[in-house]
Amino acid sequence: MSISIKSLHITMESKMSALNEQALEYVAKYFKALAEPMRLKVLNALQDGEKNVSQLTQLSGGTQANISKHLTLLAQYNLVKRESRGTNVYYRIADPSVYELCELVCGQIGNRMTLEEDIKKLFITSNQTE
Amino acid sequence: MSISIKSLHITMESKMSALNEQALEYVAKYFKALAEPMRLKVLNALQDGEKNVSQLTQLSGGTQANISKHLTLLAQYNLVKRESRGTNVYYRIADPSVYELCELVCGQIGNRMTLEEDIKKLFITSNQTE
DNA sequence: TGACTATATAACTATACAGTTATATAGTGC
DNA sequence: GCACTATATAACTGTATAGTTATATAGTCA
Repeated sequence: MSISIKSLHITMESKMSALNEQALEYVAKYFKALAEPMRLKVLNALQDGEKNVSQLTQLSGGTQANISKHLTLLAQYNLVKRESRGTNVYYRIADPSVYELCELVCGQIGNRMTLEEDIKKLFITSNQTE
Repeated sequence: MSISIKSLHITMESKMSALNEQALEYVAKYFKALAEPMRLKVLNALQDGEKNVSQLTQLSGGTQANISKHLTLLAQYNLVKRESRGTNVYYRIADPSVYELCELVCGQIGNRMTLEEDIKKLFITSNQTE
């Protein structure tokens, strides 16, 4: 978990070429699981530890049915882990690499925003907005 | 570019919480751009350097119109850079972090596949398949 | 100029899926 | 058993978009 990005990149190139048609579809579906604002919001809400469906529903501002559907999908892709205790069901981030993924994306977007100053505001830190 | 994944993760957590509604949508769209098998195939084909639309059309097995559409989209998200020379238009990977993204995803899927042996075959290296 | 090639785009179809509403399932405590 | 709460799911609607076909645009060369 402490290998450098540079070596990761090299590892990547060899792995990437090894991906066949079916694997590409699999990878694409995985990205698709992360390609929904509401799901990102849910993952975001899970950063500081597990939460049950009710909590996530409230935090995300979605409906219970909708959040439940998203959680089911996230669990299918092993992005979150599910654990029922009593009548509640608790979800937690399954793998910290989810955050690494988001970091890379946010980093890229951050760089791009230096060229588009008006969108840069999107990344005002929570401290500044409070 | 040589900071460790561990520190990236920490950086990530602070950044992630700073993302507001609009930024989440932006990140989601970015993931969506990567969530198509054909686009991944095109990016894959660009790994060993720039190629024009005809070459990419042939390599990907898609139609010219379809590949052109995908390339336009990839360029919009700054995943590829466009450069026309004569009647040809050459595309190249805009940013190596695209590969880092894929590495993280492929790594995750790789781990998951140790649990699902039947899907593991998907990752047979190209040497083995030839 | 016109013929030829490469790329982009417009218009269309079919499919996938996010979100909604209503209902089912399952656990708890009486 | 019943009432209550939490979560999941079924059925539906609307929207977004991948892929197709046909056409437009633009560069090259005679």
